[in-house]
This record gives sequence, C-alpha cells and structure tokens, in this order.
Amino acid sequence: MKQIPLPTDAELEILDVLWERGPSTVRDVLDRIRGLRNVGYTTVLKLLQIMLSKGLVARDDADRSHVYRATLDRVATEERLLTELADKAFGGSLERLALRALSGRPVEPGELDELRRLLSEMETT
Amino acid sequence: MKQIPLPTDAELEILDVLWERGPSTVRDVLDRIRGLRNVGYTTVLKLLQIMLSKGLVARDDADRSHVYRATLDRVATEERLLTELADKAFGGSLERLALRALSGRPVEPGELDELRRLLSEMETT
DNA sequence: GCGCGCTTACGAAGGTCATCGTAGACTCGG
DNA sequence: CCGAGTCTACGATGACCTTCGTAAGCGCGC
Repeated sequence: MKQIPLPTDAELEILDVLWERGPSTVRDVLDRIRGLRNVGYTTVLKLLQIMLSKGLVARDDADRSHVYRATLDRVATEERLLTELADKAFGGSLERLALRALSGRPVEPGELDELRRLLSEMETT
Repeated sequence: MKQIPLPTDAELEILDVLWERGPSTVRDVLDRIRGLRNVGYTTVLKLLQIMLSKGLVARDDADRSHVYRATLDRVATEERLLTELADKAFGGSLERLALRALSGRPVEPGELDELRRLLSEMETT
C-alpha cells in the first residue's frame, strides 16, 4: 500500500533540501536551490504541490507559509533509485552496478576503509 | 565533439539487444524484446530511427532490411549512467553510490572476490 | 486604511518519450 | 502477373515533466 512513486529529477533536488534542512517553506527551498541555479518561486511551489499529491512530502499549513517535509527516507530512496538503475542497465544486479562504479577509478582513502569494513561484515555473515 | 546523448530507457533496452546479439535488424530486436514484454514492430523501428538520428546506432541499409549496430561502448555507457545518477542523488560521489548499492545486502561469493581484487588493486596504486 | 509584497492555487505552454496507425514500396510464391 | 506479407518513413497521440504567468487572498507598515 505504500506505492509512493520515485521522485523525478527536480523532485529529488527538492527532497535533498528537505533532507538537509528539515521541514521547510517554499521560500526556504527556493533560497537553497537558487544557490545552484535559477528557478522561479512558483516553480518550486508547483513542484511541492505535485509532490504533496504524490505523497512525496507532507505539509503543515497551520501558518500562512506552509511547511513541507519529506515523507521518504533518504537511504531507502537511494536504494530504490539504485535498484531501478540496476534493473534498467545492469541486469538487475546491484553488485555488478557497484563494481562498475568503482572499477578503474581513484577512491578516497576514507571510502576505501569503509569498503573494507563492509567487506569484513559480509565475510562474517 | 562526441556529444552522443545518454540513451533513454527504451533505447537502453534496444542497445542491450545490440550489445548481446551484435548488428541486428528491427525484426531481430523485436523478437528479443517480445520475450520480455509486448511492443509493436513500428515502435522498435521508430526508436531505432530516432537512435540513428541521435548517433546512438549506425545503420547498414545495403539490404532491404536495414541492419543496426550500437555505436556506444557498453561499459562506457554504464559508467556515464552511473555518473549521472551519482550527480543527481549522491552528491556526485560514485563511491557513496557504490557503498549504498552494497550495504546491508547479500553479495554473491564471486562478487565478493571481485570486490577484494578491486580493493587490492586500489591499495597498490 | 490601504497599498505593496508575499503567499497559494491553478492553468497552460513547451519539451521529451514511448507507442502505434497508416501509407507506400518492395519481394516472392503461385 | 498479382496478392499477401514485410519493410521503411512519418505523423499523431497521450503521458509525463518542468517551467512560468496570472489571479486572488492576506497582512504589515506607513
């Protein structure tokens, strides 16, 4: 019964703000996004309204400036996006996807440690 | 000057057939895809024509049934798709993307070996 | 008390995508 | 020779996405 659709690109950009800032008004979101690219106030407003109708965000309209918050978990959404891409381009294999993401490419030392930690965890399972 | 756009979903499905089968006619591609879902002949034809105009495929029209082949490298395309997703949802970090793809999820033993091999390579660099 | 600025709601435009219908040309078997 | 089947080309459709313009309401400050 969940069936909240995956966010589109513009929706993801907004969700990112909500995940970082927490509950925000249209103005809050706009100010953040304006730091990256130019977009109109009503564009953000409209997107948030659409996202509300899709269930991607919830709204507190007690105040005149409505406050929106993400209803989706960031990590879970990232996983769904990865699963979608794995299905479309990697025969459904998240492992093959991960290997392609890492192969032939410099990796930060910290990330390397994290990978090792993950590997150890997997081995002990 | 390359600037060949990323394939869309339907285009990727077709590219997958071309990568697997090698140069193929519309009929060839259709027969493959029909194994998975129902789609009309002209749909595949139209898509291949669009892909031709985008430079995603090349065409040999010596015979009456034109033969299409992929112009993109599979691995390079996979990398571009991953980079795109990393930009949209992982702050541009392929490492964070890879970690999310692997975390909290069973991994095939073979894949585990491959990961270890990758890790060793990275350490020696 | 009134106007300016901020807000919401909504429609619409313009683009991309996937899909299919139709038309016209070719080919091959009978 | 001709008709059925196959092929290409192309237009059109409907869905979805992003963007913005416009209208209307509200409230604060002068």
